[in-house]
Amino acid sequence: MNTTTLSALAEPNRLRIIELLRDNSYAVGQIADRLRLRQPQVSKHLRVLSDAGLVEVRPVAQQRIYQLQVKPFMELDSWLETFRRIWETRLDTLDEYLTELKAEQKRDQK
Amino acid sequence: MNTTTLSALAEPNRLRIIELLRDNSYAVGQIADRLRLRQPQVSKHLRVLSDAGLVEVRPVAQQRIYQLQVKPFMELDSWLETFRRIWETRLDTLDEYLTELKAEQKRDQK
DNA sequence: TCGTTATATTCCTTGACAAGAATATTCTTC
DNA sequence: GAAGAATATTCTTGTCAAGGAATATAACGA
Repeated sequence: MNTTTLSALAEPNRLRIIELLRDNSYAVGQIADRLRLRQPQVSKHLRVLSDAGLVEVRPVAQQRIYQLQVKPFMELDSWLETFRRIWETRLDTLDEYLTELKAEQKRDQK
Repeated sequence: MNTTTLSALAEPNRLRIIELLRDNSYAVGQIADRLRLRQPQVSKHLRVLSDAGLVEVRPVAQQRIYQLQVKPFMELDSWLETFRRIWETRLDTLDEYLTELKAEQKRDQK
């Protein structure tokens, strides 16, 4: 796993941007509006995310539409795969936690 | 998703520690030896990882055995789950990449 | 109790990074 | 081409975090 992806995601506002872009593609101004951030900071965060390969840009007139790039997330998923065998061997103590987590996850998706 | 987990993982040496502990539990000195780090830095990194809930300690004589805590990784996995539907809709362009990644992953596990 | 082993903590310095403010760049439309 | 809209960049400042060195703490054995 590379730390570039992780450190890009480790900043709260960037994580919010990522979670916003998970649902849709947005222009810079739209992101700033929805997350109540100033435009320059959004641009700067998008720059970091773009350098990390987490998003891609598509120019439309004066706007720049930012879209999520799935590649790094797939890589993160593959990396996590290597941990799965661990929690499969410890499921005895964590079974109820897992189900609780899934329920929580369902709630978040709404 | 919480940034505590992510920022704890975002530091290169901490990530190495995590990947070491993925295979086994180790004492502080063992970690320092295997990763060629100085003991105080290892202790400090383990402190961060411990505060983030990524590892747990078990004292054995003067040694402290550090073990991975699976909970945060399960949470990270659940969070990633919410991105899976995205790359399922974009699999057309990324299919061959996925298979290449899996092969890569298998190589890493050796 | 004392020396030894294992680990944790403190202090210091340095580098990175995030926000704010101001400005620059780019594209559109008239 | 000038004005306006949308976005990016630069500069500054403050904060935080990592490593090095030294030291403190804790547990063991003789």
